[in-house]
Amino acid sequence: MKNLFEIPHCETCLPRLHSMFSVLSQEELGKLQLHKGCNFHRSGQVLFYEGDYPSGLYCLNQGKVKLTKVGEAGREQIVRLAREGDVVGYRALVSGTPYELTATVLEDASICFIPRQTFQLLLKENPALTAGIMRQLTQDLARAEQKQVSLAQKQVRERLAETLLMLKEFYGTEDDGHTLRSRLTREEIASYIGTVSETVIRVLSELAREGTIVLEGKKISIVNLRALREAARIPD
Amino acid sequence: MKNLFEIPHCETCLPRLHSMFSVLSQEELGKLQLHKGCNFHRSGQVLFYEGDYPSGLYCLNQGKVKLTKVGEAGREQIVRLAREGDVVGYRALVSGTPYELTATVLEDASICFIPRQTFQLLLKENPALTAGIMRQLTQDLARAEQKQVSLAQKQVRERLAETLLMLKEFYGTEDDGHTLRSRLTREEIASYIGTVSETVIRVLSELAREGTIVLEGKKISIVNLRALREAARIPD
DNA sequence: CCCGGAACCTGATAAAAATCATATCGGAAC
DNA sequence: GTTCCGATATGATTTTTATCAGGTTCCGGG
Repeated sequence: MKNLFEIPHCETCLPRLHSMFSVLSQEELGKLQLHKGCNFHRSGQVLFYEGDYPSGLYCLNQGKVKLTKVGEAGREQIVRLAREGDVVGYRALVSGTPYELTATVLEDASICFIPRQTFQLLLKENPALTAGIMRQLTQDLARAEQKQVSLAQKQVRERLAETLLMLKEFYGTEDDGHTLRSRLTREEIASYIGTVSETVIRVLSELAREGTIVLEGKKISIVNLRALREAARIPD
Repeated sequence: MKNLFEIPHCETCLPRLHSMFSVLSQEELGKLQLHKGCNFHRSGQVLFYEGDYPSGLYCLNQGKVKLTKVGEAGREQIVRLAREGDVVGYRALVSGTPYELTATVLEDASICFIPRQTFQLLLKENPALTAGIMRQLTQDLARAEQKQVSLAQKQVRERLAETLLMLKEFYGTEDDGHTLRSRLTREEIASYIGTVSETVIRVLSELAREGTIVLEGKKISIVNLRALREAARIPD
């Protein structure tokens, strides 16, 4: 498989434009290109484990990644998701602490690895990169706090509706415009919203009975966006 | 009241030593001293509201502050607490976005205000300050993610036990070594752990019946730390 | 094509937590 | 000291969610 795989070039990497690396100069991109590695990853592969010490960071060129944490009881909690253009593992690098989360590839993916030294060199050369990292950190923090409120105050039905809307934004839809491209299992959705798979299945069935969504196999289609927004209690 | 109040000096501010401002030089501290304001705040006063645009940041010299967010249903969620030495409102300043949280004074407090311009000047002059902010951001993020897992996976009893341990650390105890200095109402504790006051009261009674804590009026004493740790499911 | 395991689904039941109702306590204001 | 109101406490009930126990369907590998 690997030999069929073309290493993407940073200079022409479209996803990069939305990341913290959008501020790099041509020269700096060249340096990056020289020192980075890029690998094809199969679904299920783990980029790093919670508790590991970081040796670099990961740039998602293609594919999705889930970031999880293991609770006291041993259950996996999906803290957030990352997609093309997102950078994961940068936080442990800038804080000098072990990874807080485990990163697992969700679908076949092409992911670049930037060694710590290269990253720290760029950081020293380009102060704008620091600003980009801070922007990313503040955004991650705002989202984490928003999710805290949701977990603390909303019931499962509302959180699930909210999550379906997020998945539409995150994965996009098929050409029909309403079938989610998400391949998350019910178990994974449950892990994201803080419940068990049976409850997710039940509430999905409920939403389907009400005509808000349509279930076909694992596929979920959002056919009544307004009703789903209402179920999520998200103000227009 | 205000006329009785002595403005603290940054140079001799003990709480500062643990904050992101620990890296400032004598000269920079002088600048800070010159441009900052300092006020005495009564319990209940609001430093800023979620959605406001920031005009500066707040340095807690004395007293505690709760940082809250209002949920869809209008209920207040305590996202985190801040105490002497903590800096609040810095995030909106570095991200250039409105405040995500509302900051409310919990007990009579002395709080310094550093205007945006002064902060940005210091930021430009001293790169080490940037590193301090990042450290703070990564720490806040790690805590927010930890709390996410707790809210998603633990039951009320465990979260309450966890919170009592946090309150012991955060507020400290009376001279007896086990009575919490916290003045939080049951309602506020509920808002912190994501439940309602009745449930907090019930579980507190339960813990008291079991001999883990002692309730005397609003006061809470932790008399069996080991049992409380166990109830929180926190590994030694 | 068939097989097997994982994912999905449904029902019954139990547990957890919210809600509603009411009573008492405690501390601040007078 | 008395009054009064918010905070604390407890009970009864309902709602929400987890757990357990069975099915069925889907899908990849032989």
